[in-house]
Amino acid sequence: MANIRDLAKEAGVSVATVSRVLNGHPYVSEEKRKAVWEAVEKLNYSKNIQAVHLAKGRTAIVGVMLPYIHHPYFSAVIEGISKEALRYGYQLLLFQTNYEVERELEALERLRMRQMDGLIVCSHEVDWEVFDAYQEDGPIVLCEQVERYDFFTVYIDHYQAFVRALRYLIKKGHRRIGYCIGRTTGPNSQARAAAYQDVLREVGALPRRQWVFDGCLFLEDGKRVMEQWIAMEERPSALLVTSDQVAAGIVLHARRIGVRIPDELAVIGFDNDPLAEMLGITTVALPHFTLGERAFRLLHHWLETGRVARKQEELPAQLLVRDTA
Amino acid sequence: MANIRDLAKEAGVSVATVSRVLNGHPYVSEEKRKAVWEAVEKLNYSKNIQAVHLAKGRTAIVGVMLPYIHHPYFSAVIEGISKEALRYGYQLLLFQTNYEVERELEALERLRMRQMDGLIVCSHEVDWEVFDAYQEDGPIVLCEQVERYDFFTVYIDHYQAFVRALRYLIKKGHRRIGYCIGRTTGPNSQARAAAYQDVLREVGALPRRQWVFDGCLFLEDGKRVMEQWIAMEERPSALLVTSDQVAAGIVLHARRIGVRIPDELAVIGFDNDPLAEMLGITTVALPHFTLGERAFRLLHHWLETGRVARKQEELPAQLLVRDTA
DNA sequence: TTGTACGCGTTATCAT
DNA sequence: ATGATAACGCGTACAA
Repeated sequence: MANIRDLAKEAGVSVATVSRVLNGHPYVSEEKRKAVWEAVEKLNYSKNIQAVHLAKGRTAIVGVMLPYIHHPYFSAVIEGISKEALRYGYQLLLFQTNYEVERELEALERLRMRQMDGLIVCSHEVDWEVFDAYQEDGPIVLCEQVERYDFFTVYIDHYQAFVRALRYLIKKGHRRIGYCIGRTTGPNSQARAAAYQDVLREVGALPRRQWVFDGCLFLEDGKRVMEQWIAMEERPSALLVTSDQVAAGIVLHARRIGVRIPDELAVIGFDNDPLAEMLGITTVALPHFTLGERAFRLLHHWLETGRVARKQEELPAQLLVRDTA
Repeated sequence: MANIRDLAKEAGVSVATVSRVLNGHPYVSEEKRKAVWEAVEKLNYSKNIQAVHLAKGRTAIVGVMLPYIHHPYFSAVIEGISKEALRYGYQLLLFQTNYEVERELEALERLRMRQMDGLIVCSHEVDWEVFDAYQEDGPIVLCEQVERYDFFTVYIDHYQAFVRALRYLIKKGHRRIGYCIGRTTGPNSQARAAAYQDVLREVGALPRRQWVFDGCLFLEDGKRVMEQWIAMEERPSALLVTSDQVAAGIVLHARRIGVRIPDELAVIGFDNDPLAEMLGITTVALPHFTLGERAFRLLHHWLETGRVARKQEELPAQLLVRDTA
C-alpha cells in the first residue's frame, strides 16, 4: 500500500506538504494541492489510521464496558451512547464482560494502553477502588451514584425511585411487599435493598428475604417468579420488579394461570419498556437512552475541553401509574 | 509515560531485549529478564497498543456494521459475535449506520484505513457492488445470501423460510394472506417478497400491496398494524410477521380490542423470541445468536489461516407451531 | 509557501 | 543470548 512518502515522490513535493493537503491545512499552493490529490488518486492511497493514532496520541475511540448486550436495558444505553458518538465523530469499542472481573480488568488495561481516549462503564462487578486506580490512565464515566470516590458519573437515584414506588404501594394499603432484582451486588442493587429495608421498617412492615427474587433479568424470569410466588405459603401482595421485561413475564404468566392482577398481586415494573405500556403495567420510567447520551457527552466534553460543568449528573425517574398497581 | 527505551535504559539492556521479555520470547537470560520486569514495575510501564498495531500491521479488532443496536434481532447477533470475539481475543468496533449510506461508507473506509482486520456486516443499504470494491481492503462477512458476488456470507434462507410458513397457512385453508416487514429494500426483504408472490400465485391467491405492512420493527408497530387491519374493508385472514416483537404487538392489541386469534386473524411470527413463546405465538425460529457466532468464526478462521472450508454458510430456520396459526 | 528532520513506541532483521 | 538499527506511516516544529 502506498504511503505518504510515495505520494510525495509521485506529486513531486515533500511529505509535509502531502500531510498538509491531506488534512486540509492552509498555505499550500493550488497546483501542489492538485498534484497531491492526483497522486492520491493514481496510487489509490488511503491513510493508515494506526499511524495517525500513534502520531497524534489520541484515537477518537471510546470504550464501552457492559455485562451483556442482548438486554433491553443495556442496548438502550448503548444506543444513547452510540447516537452521541456518531454525532461527534467518535467510535465505540465494545467490552462485554459478563460481570467477570477478568474481563473488566482487561478493559481497564486497554485504557491504560491508550487504545481509547476514555471509557464508559455501564455496569460492573469490581470495586470502585480498582476504577480509581485507573483514573490516571484516562477519563472514566460510571453510570451509577458513587460515594467516597471522585468519578465522572451519570446516574439515576435508585434509592429514591424505589422509595417512591414503595410509598405508593403502602399508600394503596400494601404491607407484604417483595421485589425482583437482576443481581444483589452492585451499588444500584444495594441502594434498592436499602430503600426496601428503610421504607418497610418505617411503616412497621416486615422485609423478608424470601420475598426478594434474585437473577431477574429476562421475560422468562418473570414466569419463574410467578411459579415461585404461587407455591409460597405466605405470599407478598405486591412486587417491585426492576425490569419491565420481568414484570411482563409475571403479568403474562399470571393471566395464564388465572392470578388476578392487581387484586391478588400488585406489580410495579421499572424502565417503561414499550411492553409495559402495551400491557398496562404500572412502571417507574427510567431514562436509559438519555443516560447513555449524557454519559458520552460528559466524557466528550472532558476530552475536548479538559473541563466539565460538573462531574456528576443525576437523571430523574418517574412513576407511571397504569393498571397493575 | 515511560516507553520501551526508558525501560531499556533503566534495566541496562537494549530495546530489543526489552521487547523480547515483554513478549515472552526465548533466548533471554534470567537476570536480564528479571531486570526488565523490575524496570516495568518501577517505571509503571504499559505498552502503547497503537504502536504495536502500527508495527505489526494488524489490530485484532473486528468491525461490526449494523443499523441499530436497540433491537432484539441485532442485539442477539452482536451477542453471538461478541461471545466468539471474546473467546479468540478479538475486540469489536461498532458502526451504527441507521441504514444511512454515508455511515456505511465510513465504516468501509475505516476498513481501508486498516483500523480493523475485518468487517462483519449485519445489515446494510448500499449495493453489493460497493462492498465488492472494498474486498481488497480486508475480509468482509455479510449476513445474507448473495448472488453474483463472491463474498464471505452466513445466512438464513429467508425465501425458503417464508415459503414454508406460507404453505403452512395455505394448508390451513388461508388464501387472503399478508405480511409485515421491517423494510422493503435489502436482499432478505426481497427474498421474502419473492416468496410471497411465488407461493400465492402458485395456489391462485392474490398478493395484495395493501396487505404488505412496511416499517414493522418494534412492538408498537404491531399495534399500528392491528389498527390498520381493523380499519380495512377487505382484511387478510392471516399475517406473516417478520419479527416476533411485532407479532406480539399484534396479538396483544388484538386481545385488547377483542379480535380473536387465530380465528379471525392467524399470525405467524419470526425469530422465536421469548415473548413469542410466552404468548403462544406460532413462529419461525431463526438462529440469530448462532448467525453472529458463525459470522465471527468465518472471519476469524480466514484471518488466522488465510483460508476457509467454505465461504458461504447456510443456517436452518424452523417453524414452531403454537396457538396463533 | 515549502521542505527537512525528528518524534510517536513497537517489532523485527541482521549482525555478533 | 544480545544489541544496533531499520522499518511501520504520519504529524509537525523549525528553518528557510
